[in-house]
Amino acid sequence: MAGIKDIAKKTGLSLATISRVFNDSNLVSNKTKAKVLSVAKELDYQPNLMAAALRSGKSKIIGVIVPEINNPFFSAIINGIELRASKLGYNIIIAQSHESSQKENRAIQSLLKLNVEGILISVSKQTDYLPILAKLKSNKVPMVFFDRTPLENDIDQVILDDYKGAYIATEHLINQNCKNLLHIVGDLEVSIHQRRKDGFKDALAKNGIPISKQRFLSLEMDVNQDTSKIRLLLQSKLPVDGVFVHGDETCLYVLNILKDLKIKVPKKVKLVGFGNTKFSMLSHPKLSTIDQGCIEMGTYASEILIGQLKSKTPLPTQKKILPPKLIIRESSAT
Amino acid sequence: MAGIKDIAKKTGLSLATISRVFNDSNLVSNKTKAKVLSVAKELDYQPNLMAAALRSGKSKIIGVIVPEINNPFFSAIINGIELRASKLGYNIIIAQSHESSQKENRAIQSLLKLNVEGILISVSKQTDYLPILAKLKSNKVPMVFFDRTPLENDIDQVILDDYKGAYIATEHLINQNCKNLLHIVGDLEVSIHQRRKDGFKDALAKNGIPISKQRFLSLEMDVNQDTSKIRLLLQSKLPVDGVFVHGDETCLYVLNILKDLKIKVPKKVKLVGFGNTKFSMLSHPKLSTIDQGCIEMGTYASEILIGQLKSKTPLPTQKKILPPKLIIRESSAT
DNA sequence: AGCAAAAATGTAAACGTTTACATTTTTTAT
DNA sequence: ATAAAAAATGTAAACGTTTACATTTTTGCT
Repeated sequence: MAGIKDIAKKTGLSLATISRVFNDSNLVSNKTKAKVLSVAKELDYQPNLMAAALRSGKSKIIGVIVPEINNPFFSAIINGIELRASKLGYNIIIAQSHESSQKENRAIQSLLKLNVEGILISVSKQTDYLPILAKLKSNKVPMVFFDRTPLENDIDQVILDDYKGAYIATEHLINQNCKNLLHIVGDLEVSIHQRRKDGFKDALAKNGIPISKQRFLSLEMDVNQDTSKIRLLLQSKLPVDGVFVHGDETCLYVLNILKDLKIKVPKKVKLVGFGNTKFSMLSHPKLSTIDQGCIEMGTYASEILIGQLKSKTPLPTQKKILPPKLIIRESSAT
Repeated sequence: MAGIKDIAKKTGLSLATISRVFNDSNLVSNKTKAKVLSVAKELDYQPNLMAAALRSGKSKIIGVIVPEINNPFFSAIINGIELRASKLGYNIIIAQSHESSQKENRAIQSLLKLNVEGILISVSKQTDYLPILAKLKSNKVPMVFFDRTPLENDIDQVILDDYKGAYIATEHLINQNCKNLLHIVGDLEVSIHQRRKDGFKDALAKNGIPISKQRFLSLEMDVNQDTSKIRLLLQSKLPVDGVFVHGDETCLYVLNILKDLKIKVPKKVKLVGFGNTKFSMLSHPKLSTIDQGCIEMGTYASEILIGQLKSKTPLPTQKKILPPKLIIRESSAT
């Protein structure tokens, strides 16, 4: 495979000049640039990024760590990340944490060994992110958190305004005349679920609806257990005419349970999910839900990180909060 | 960051020995090995894979190209790939083709620039894979196709037995007493859909059911157009009591259309999808479908490729055909 | 003890770039 | 025409490993 040397030989120029053509290119005359490029094409020259990375310390690789790639939400974000990163000349390398703090650390290790220039990460459930942060800081590897972030504040991050999303979802149910709301709460170890819970609460409060423990159903994140828990509640005496569910998938479970119990949706009970994942519009009735702008989240994350990478001096902390969007479909219709 | 040099200095050994500890390790005495490892830990040494890659030509990186990462099917396969690859000491780097042959080529280019050791690829729709193959062969980069493969034969690949999957799905419908079957055909530019169509056909033939053009509905891969096309057919005079759909997602569309038309599933019409994607068990009724063993597909692909990488001499062509599994749920119950 | 074979370690070049610094060439201003 | 400034190019070392080859040390055997 042809290298910079071959071009140098063929053009009679020095290695440095050739290299500059593919980099600083404004330090080299147009004439020679053209010559070099034509010879490069002729030889089908492909720069060896590893060599470049080794010498320059710039690998043009970004590491991405997610709990599960096989989760429509994360894969959509990754889609966004890849889109923007590849446009800006970076490759992405993906690792999964499988919700394990240990695997997360291992992933970071191997990404560092590969000399990634920066890391995008959505943390696993029980992450103690402080050591991670420390390690990366000491390695001078910038990182940007997305979606699931530590609750503290001084780190680059792009998140959805989960609070607001929950708030408008809840308010929507109230506006649709629901009197007895229920919120199915996600795993509170994950920050976003806490924020969604808060949004639900505040929406009730602002609308003068009393808040009781009964209005919340927390899950154990075990499908069988959870579905029977939900079923039990829904067939109990507790009056319920509107449910805000922390995620689309669980929302579909709720929908199925309601169908089993012959409770009509949206006639008797109205439903709003969260995520606007693909399957939210494949159900019957179609789910009302909160759109999270996954692609945008990914592109912003890429942009912020690459911004840091390209800047000589460390940029001030950036925190991008994306606006949620209420998608009204059939499951909450009047 | 500590390097091999620092360890050499601290232990008084040569670079070569240190390097060997982390590689050939059987060429070095246990005593020194232990010493080196302890010093390495002390200094928190992380090998620089780029440097190693440059010198040895082994990057420990595998490139993965899929049409869309944001597709539950592909992300599940990638999951499998990552699982096995990381276990075997390889990292994966992902690129998307977005069903464009041009982007696919660009992806291959940038993977080559990154010195990936091998490539796993599921081709985009209109790929002319011959130039790809030629280029990789000339670069001596082994590749393994998965799922969507060229129809020709002499390349490593791991695929599902789509033909058989379609066959058993169809036969299942026949056994459930369906007399008037319909097959909703996927984009025939993709090899798997052709194979599924063949399976359907042959199942009819074997069971003495006459085959007519009416029994096939081809789609344009445009959601709106397609749904109305399906709707039109289903409310026409054509008697239909069983539908085999090329994929779960489309199957859910069919289910929704049937619900709209007040045609009961599975009472009046039975339905079988393909893929066993997550949302096939989130619908009501739950979808009968064909399981594709995505994870296995990914792990096998990794294994075959890494096998090639580790072998000194090129291995004979390997072709792994995974068995489909019929998952019977509510949509095809009697 | 002495010798050959085997095991362990060392030497130094190489991988394909980038880049600080040096040098040459061209442009500009007088 | 000439000096100074600017632009273009060149030189050579460096990035952190691996590895062919050379050397030293250890082991086993008589």
